[in-house]
Amino acid sequence: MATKRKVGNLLALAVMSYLSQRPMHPYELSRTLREHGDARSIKFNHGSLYMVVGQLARAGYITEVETSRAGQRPERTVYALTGDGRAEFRDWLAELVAEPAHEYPHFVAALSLIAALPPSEVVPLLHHRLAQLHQARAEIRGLIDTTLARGVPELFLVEEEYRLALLDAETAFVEEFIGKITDPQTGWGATWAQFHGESGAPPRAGT
Amino acid sequence: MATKRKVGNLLALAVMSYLSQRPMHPYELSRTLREHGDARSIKFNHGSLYMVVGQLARAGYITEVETSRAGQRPERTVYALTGDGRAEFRDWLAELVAEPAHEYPHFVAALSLIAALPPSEVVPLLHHRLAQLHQARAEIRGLIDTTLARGVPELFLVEEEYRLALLDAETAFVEEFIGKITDPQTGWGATWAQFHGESGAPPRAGT
DNA sequence: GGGGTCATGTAATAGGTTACATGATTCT
DNA sequence: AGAATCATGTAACCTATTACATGACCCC
Repeated sequence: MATKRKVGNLLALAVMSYLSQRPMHPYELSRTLREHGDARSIKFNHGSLYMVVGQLARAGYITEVETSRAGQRPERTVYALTGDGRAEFRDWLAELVAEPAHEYPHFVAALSLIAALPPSEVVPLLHHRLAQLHQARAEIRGLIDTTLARGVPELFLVEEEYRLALLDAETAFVEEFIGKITDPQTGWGATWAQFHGESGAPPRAGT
Repeated sequence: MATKRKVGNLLALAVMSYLSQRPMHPYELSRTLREHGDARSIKFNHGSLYMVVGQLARAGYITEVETSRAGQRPERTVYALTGDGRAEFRDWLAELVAEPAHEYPHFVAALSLIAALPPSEVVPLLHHRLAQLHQARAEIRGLIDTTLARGVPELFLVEEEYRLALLDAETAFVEEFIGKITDPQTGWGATWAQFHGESGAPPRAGT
């Protein structure tokens, strides 16, 4: 299991990745991560970065190499990746590539409880979702295109292409789901509605 | 934004869902959640349940209705959903259905950093992932089939069918990705390998 | 030259997980 | 009877997010 890593936050992986190229100080990491757009793929916030850097240092994966100062700004501690850190980085990344993790997307949770809403409410909500999915798709598509146009190799955009693939699959699923609810042949909508006391049946007084 | 909910943990949604059917005490919730298999869709652990119940009570979404005792076992506090709780439950669930959330799956993070590994290493890892994906698919398929055979309506398995759809999409994506790396026409493998100081020879599976 | 915003970090708070505790029931 | 497991909950410990602090640069 992945729970045995000394530092579990994926932000640490990005930090190690950048430090594997050259030593940096935390704020530089922060800026680089934001500018490079990594925040789209790895949850990032200012405070967590310092926390993660501290954890990595305690774990021996990175070390201070100097504390320089430029002008009169507060001094910045520069960190570098250690040998252990490099090994951990490679191993962890390899694991993430090779082993699918069991995760808990919000929509899965919603689906697991969706029977608690009446189908007459659910169908419009699903249509709303479809619209949002299309919009998200267009945004990602645009991001990919403009980035490619700037000469960035496609390899550095695979994660966005993966998102596209998932979005498309979800879109198809939602459309099919709507179909199953509304198609009078399948009967889903009918029994589901009755369960909620809808569709001509008298309002329910409790199960 | 979803951050404004007084209680943010999705486990709270499941708790409210069960309490909307009848009052229960925490341990009963715990058992019911585990038995019903909700733990597959919503991250669950014993400690968090009590925390969430406390949060819901402080927020006014649930209230103690009695503290019964059976035999000499420690007394159990029974909670019921309030009107506010019912409203919050419906509203939250509706939002989760209608609004796609930006999430951070591990594989997205891995893909965003994958260029840090040489392609000769990545290809076998991806093949390993493919095998795992197939296995996961078979397990879910089996779970669905046996549950359906027990007479549970398909509606209560939509979340697993959604998972299947995502798994299939991911499988297709990974296969295509492997193709792009190994196909000597596209050149991905070559330039990527050179970047790592490897020979430009396209890597084949099983190196 | 005073009001924003950038650069840089620490501290306070809330959230979540693991470990611990303890009486009851059941098994052998 | 002693061991194991269930039932039930609390406490200790980490993690993560928000809020706060402060000197430097930049604009008008």
